[in-house]
Amino acid sequence: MVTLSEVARHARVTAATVSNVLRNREKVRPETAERVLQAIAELGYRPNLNARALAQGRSSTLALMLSNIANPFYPEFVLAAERAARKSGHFLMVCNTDDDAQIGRAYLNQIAGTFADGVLVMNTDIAMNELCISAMHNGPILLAMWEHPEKPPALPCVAVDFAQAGALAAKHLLELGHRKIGMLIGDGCGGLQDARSDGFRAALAAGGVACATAQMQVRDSIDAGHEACVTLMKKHPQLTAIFASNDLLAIGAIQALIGMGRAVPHDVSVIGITDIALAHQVRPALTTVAIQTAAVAELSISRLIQLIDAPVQVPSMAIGPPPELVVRDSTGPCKARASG
Amino acid sequence: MVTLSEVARHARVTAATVSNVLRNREKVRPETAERVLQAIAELGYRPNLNARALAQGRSSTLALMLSNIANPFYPEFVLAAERAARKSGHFLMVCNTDDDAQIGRAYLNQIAGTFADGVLVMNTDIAMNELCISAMHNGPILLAMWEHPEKPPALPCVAVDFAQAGALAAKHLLELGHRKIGMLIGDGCGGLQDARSDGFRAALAAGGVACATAQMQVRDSIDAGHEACVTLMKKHPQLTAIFASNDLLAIGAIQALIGMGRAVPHDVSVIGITDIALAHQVRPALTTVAIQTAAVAELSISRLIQLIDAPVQVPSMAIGPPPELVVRDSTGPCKARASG
DNA sequence: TTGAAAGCGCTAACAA
DNA sequence: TTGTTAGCGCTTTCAA
Repeated sequence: MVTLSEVARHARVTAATVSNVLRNREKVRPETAERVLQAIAELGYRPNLNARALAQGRSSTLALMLSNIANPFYPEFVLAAERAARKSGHFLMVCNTDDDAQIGRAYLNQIAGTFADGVLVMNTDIAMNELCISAMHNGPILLAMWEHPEKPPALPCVAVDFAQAGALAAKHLLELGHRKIGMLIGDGCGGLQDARSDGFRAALAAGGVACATAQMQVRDSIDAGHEACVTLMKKHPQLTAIFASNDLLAIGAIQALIGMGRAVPHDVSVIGITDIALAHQVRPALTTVAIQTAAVAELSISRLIQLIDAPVQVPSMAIGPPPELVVRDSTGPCKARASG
Repeated sequence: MVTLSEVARHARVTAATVSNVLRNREKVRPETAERVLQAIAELGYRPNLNARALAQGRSSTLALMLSNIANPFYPEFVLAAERAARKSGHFLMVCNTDDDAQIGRAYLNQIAGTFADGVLVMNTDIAMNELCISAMHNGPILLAMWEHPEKPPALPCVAVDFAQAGALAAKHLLELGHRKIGMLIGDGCGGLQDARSDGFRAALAAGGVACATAQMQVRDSIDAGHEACVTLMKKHPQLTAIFASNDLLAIGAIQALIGMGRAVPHDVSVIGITDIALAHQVRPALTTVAIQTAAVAELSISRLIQLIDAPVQVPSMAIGPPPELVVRDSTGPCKARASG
């Protein structure tokens, strides 16, 4: 491995000068800089980032903790987060907790403030939330995709108005004439997605519909959505619409309905939340309430970096862009009502 | 930040002893160790991993380079890779190159051997491959999911017999009686997926079918598969089966066919390669040739670690588990032939 | 504009 | 069993 001092020797200067060429070029005479650069090129020198991190007290690495990257929602976030991190000169370390608090704790203890300059944590459940709070003194931690803008957590966060997302979904179904509505509520990878369902229920109530007829609480996956939907429809065959608190469940629900001989949206409408890429790729294409995932990721990265640079000045909560209804092919007018 | 020497002072020992407690416990007297552990707990000490990395000359970090994590194939690999890395005491840094050789080069130059102990590179195209070869002297680099076991690259790799995967797909279609077969060949994120198509073509030939009727070359995504399939079927409406070199294309193809009024598999059969999670979640569920993604990821991580520990002794190429046909609902007997 | 020197926090000989 | 010492490769004052 070629070290900085070898470069220095080769260029007949001292290590400090090489370092200056690398960092603040203006401090060194052009001819000298030229000599140094040439030495760097000749020797194929590459700075040791660990040494630099140690000397500087910062590693230019950000960590992103999430429960399970196999959930298609996360890769979209990761992609945008990694791009944003890269653009600002940071690396991104992806930490899967596998929904396991032990692993989450281990990561947080190991890397927060020692290996990563800052940590971004997604979709925390209560246990994870407390873990983060107790790990805050280790270094900056920011919660991304916080679902309750009305009640800021004890940590810096980027919030998204998921209640509003639920409300938009409800409004859409109401406008289509639906009155018998079922809910599939995901576990948000540990933390209940209750902002979404609360927002949905409240909007239904405001629209004069007392309450969704039935609800189920399930894990976030297509398969789970499928299964839950079958159960739900068996119990409540009269439902004409289903709201799912995320797109995976909604997609699973659509498949279940079709499998049971119910046409979507002709017999039953289905709406989700998030607008993952898959939503427009399935058939019928999914009507959903879009969360601007990439924008939220960028905002989260940028605020985490601010937090690292100036811990005090940054207000604790930022609100991401508002959710937006995206009407596709999985929702339609309520047949029962039209004819009844 | 609490440092090791503060702990040492607190426990009235020297830094070396604290270090020994942390690493080789047996070298220190139990009572002393007890005192040290207590000091660690009281002060909330956590080792600085950058300092450790510098002193040890290894960071316990692995980097995984891939083109675009939003492609659903990668998260499944990443999940398994991260688990395997974690189990062996390593962190995993995910590096998206966005299909951009510049970014790939930058990552490779920055982290190989300086920040990451080893680098895993997936699905390389030729440019990336050369980049890796030229970066090999920086530190261990291993190619994962190499598609040509018969021609080992100039780098250590874990190969999968994708030609065999293509052959299995061909055999399946032939056995179902198909003779008019179209191909959709993905770009493998830069590198052509030609092992798959070659294997497929060869097996067709061996089965007495001269060649697939038509083929198209497209980017790996559902949308691209959809579009390409529409074009293909317009040109060659007589096709009774479509082979896609990966599942995303196959899923897009199914949707395109259904959209064009062709029933799957009744009118046209579709088969893919990989068996991503989505394959069993779409309707009709996709027949495909499964690559054991998780197993390949584990093997890749384990060999990368071997390479780091004992660069010389590790043979250059390892072969992953053989592909397996998974029959689901997107393929069926050739109607035209049955009636013809 | 350049150099000398101290130090980031930890590890690992080696000595005691 | 514990302490002493010398780094790891880089940055960063401070002097020259």
